[in-house]
Amino acid sequence: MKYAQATNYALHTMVYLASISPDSLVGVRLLAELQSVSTTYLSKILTKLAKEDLVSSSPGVNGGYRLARSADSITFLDIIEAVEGRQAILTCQLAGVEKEEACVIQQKMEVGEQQLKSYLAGITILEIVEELDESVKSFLLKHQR
Amino acid sequence: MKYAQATNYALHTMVYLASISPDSLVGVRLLAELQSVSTTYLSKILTKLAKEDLVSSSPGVNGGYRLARSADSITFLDIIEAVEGRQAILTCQLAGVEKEEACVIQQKMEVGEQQLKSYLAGITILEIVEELDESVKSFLLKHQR
DNA sequence: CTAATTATAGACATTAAGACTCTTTAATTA
DNA sequence: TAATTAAAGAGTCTTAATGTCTATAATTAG
Ligand code: SF4
Ligand code: SF4
Repeated sequence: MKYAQATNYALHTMVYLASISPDSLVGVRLLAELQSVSTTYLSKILTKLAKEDLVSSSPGVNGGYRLARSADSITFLDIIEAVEGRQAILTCQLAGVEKEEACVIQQKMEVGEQQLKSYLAGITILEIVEELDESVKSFLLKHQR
Repeated sequence: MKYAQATNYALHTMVYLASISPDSLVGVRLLAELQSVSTTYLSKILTKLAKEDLVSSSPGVNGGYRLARSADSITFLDIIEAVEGRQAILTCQLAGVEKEEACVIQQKMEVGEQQLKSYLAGITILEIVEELDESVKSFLLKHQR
């Protein structure tokens, strides 16, 4: 079980946005350079984040992206679901064929999935940035190749 | 985040093996028919399970598969890892480039992953079969198309 | 011993998804 | 008006998942 690379980019981008400049706009070019990924590809990921109201965008000169909400209201789960979509961890093969009453297999997996979601929903970007704060400069520099 | 279809087959197959006949051998043909999957494909999955010592196999007439260990010693995690492999949920892009000290992003994700693993390691096949026991017959019939 | 049965293995084909590029369009501002 | 930047779409490339086919090896029934 592995998240997509795009999710990785998204998480890092959000942390960058929150730590570099919580308010002012940051262009996709800088964000892409920091992660050694192409601007066009990262752009698509950011568009997904924008549609879920996690970032807001402005075109034009000096345009770019910034967090759409306060950093303490954006969680890992928000970001992951925005990129990965909201598919169940295990899809019952009988879905739709007949109501699955209370199949134990499904039940158990759903509980596990829900636990993970709850955990991820408890991690805010603010929390990440704060714990990162002392070494945020070296952190950012570290990723410049 | 979604497990492979093969994982789904594997979980169901193990439940079948444990509920139909804990001891006697069951051929792959029956197991495949129950799940409407080809015998050759399910065979590959079963080979993976065999390599992780979750099932034992016997060729020849009246051969087939059975659980390699007692049902209470086989967990969902065992089965899932046997099929999916053991890859981290999120791979740091700097892996190997330099030691990542204690990056918060990675830390948090690892904790979540570990929680899920612990949960899955707590679910035994025996537990599933027992909770399924009352309606095991209708359960099995339900999946015959 | 022989033949039927069954798992194992490998090569192969097909499909789906992920990762990424290129180009055009639209919006904004200097 | 021109430069800048995001948004959108089409298209490419790669990889992984899914599945098939065929041959081989092991086992047992007869
Ligand atoms: S056993 Fe449960 S999860 Fe599996 S096909 Fe039946 S209802 Fe669905
Ligand atoms: S921020 Fe953490 S997870 Fe991301 S690349 Fe750096 S060390 Fe790895």
